[in-house]
Parts: sequence; structure tokens; C-alpha cells
Amino acid sequence: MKRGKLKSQQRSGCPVSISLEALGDRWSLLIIRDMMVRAFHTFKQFRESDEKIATNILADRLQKLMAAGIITAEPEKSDGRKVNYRLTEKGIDLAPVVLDLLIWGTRYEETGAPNAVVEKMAANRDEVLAEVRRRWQERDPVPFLPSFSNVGGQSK
Amino acid sequence: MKRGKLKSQQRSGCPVSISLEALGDRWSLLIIRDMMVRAFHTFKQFRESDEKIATNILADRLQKLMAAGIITAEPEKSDGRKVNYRLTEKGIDLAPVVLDLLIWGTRYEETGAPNAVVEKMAANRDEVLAEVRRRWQERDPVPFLPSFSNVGGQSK
DNA sequence: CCGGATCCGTTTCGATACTG
DNA sequence: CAGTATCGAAACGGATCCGG
Repeated sequence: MKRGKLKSQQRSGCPVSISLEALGDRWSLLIIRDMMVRAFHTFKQFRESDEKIATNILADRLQKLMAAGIITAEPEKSDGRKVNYRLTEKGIDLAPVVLDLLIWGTRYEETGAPNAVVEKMAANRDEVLAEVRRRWQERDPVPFLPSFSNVGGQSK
Repeated sequence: MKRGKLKSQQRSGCPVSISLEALGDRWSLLIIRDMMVRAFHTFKQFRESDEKIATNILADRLQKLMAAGIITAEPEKSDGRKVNYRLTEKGIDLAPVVLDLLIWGTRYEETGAPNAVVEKMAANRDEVLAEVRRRWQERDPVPFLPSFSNVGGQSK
């Protein structure tokens, strides 16, 4: 199994450790991004995402994000097979950072076509973040309405 | 206001690709963090950092960060052996994001001792960012003064 | 000494097949 | 649908060596 994190206590003073316990890999941030900006919340959605993550890796990353307290998983009541992943408070608080990272990334992108989506989100930053919070916060029903999220889109 | 028309790049392209070409690994963000918050700028400093990165990995990551246009390398004029790594404009613009990530991380840390360093930086956010820009911006001499960077540690 | 490169055993990743 | 099991491929990381 996976055991042991922390190989040692280092020295008494860990000076300024960035907390990428769970973010220091290629997929975790993408998963969080998809939850924030595309309202993804099921295994299937992540798996069919544009990045084509392998199922075992996806399962592992979701688990690690849960262990880090960034997301939670709860089985859908109406359908036992489905599992709904949600951002926790900690995860929601990560939204501004991820959004800014997104904005930063597109701002320096070479592709002649700058992401209109991100530009739009950059313009409505506060609204986007409020929407993220509204969608994921602990309340119950939360029908997962699409909003700005259906941009990249499920036209299937 | 949520969503207007915006192009139909849809799923053929990458809809909202986060730009972690170079950030999607365990080390790159740490390197950038150390440049920002501890003013590291030499191979040796990174290597002797608390995280104990292997030299081959370090060399590889520095190279990838250069390829991504986030840092540059220039040999020290006074000492041919040394190489000074610098944040580019793109790298400097990443500072707010990394700083916020730092703040986010410490805010949810379990360690009873919250990073006083980060708390301090959170309080003086603008000043810290200005300092980063001041230190790394393209001008010439830049004696690499320590400032807020030597707070956390290194009692060596 | 400094910034790397090379070798090599170990760990992790990732594509696919498979299970509940 | 949401995950495991498997297995080859790639990345990691430690040690050592090298050019300046």
C-alpha cells in the first residue's frame, strides 16, 4: 500500500513550505480546475475530460485530494453507482488561486487565439468565485446547474 | 452574463487549459517559490534547500522553466563558475499566484505552529510583491539583498 | 569548489483489461 | 458507472564523475 509520507521531520523549522502535498503533480490542479470552472463532479466527467487521464490515476488523485481535505465524495442518493465529488471549504478557498493561475497561463500563451473563456472570467472574477462558492458549498440539493461552466462543452 | 457566444473551439481544442506546462510537477513551483520568497538564484542554493532535490532533477527543472520562459540563466560576470537564475517578467507575474497559494496552504495547515513568515507576507502582500519585482526585474546590478526572505530559517 | 551529466536501481505513471 | 489489476514505459533520486 501506500505508506509513509514525510520521510523525515526535516529540521525543526520548515521555513516556508508550500502546501502542494496534493497539488504537486500533473493532474490534481486540473481536476480542481474542472470542478471550479466546468462544474465537474463525477468520475466519468473527469475521465472524459480533454486531458484523457487514465482511470487508475484519476482514482488515485481523487483519493489524494480527499486525503488532503480538498474534496469529498458522497454517493448519489438517487443512484447508488454514482458518486458526487464536491469541493470542501478548503477546496473552495483554493478557487481564487487556481483562477489566477488560469489567467496567468492564458495571458502568456502563444496560441493566437487567447481563451475568451478565461478572459471573460478574469473580467468577472468576483462573480465567478461567488458562483463557485454557491455551487459547492455544503448545502444539500445543489442541482449542479451549468452556468459559465458549459463552455468547453458537452455537445454530446 | 454568464455565457455569451464565445467561439466554438469547444472540445477540439483545449477549452480552459491551465498552463502548467512546467508547473505540473513536484519541484517547479518550489523552485519558483524559493526564488520569490527566499531570493534564491544559484544552483547551489536550490540544491541545498530543505527539500533536497537531486542535482539531475534540479538541472532538468531549471531547464524546463527556462524553456517555459519563466526564468533565465546568465553566467555571473565576476565568477565564471556561477550562474544566476532570474525570474522573467512572466515569472514575476506568477508571484501573486504563488504567494496566494502559500497563504492558502498555511491557512489550512495542521501544524500548531502557523508559519509566521507567511502570515507576515500575507499582511504585507503588496509590499512583498513589489519587492519581488524590484529584485528580479531586468535591471543590472541587483545585489540580491535579503529582505523578508531570511525569516524562516536556515540556522546553518 | 560550482553547475551539471551519466549511470543505475527504485518508484510512479499510464494504457488497457477487467470487476462489482 | 466507479473504480482495480496488470504490466511495460517513463520519471525519479542517489551516487558518482566531469569540465571549468
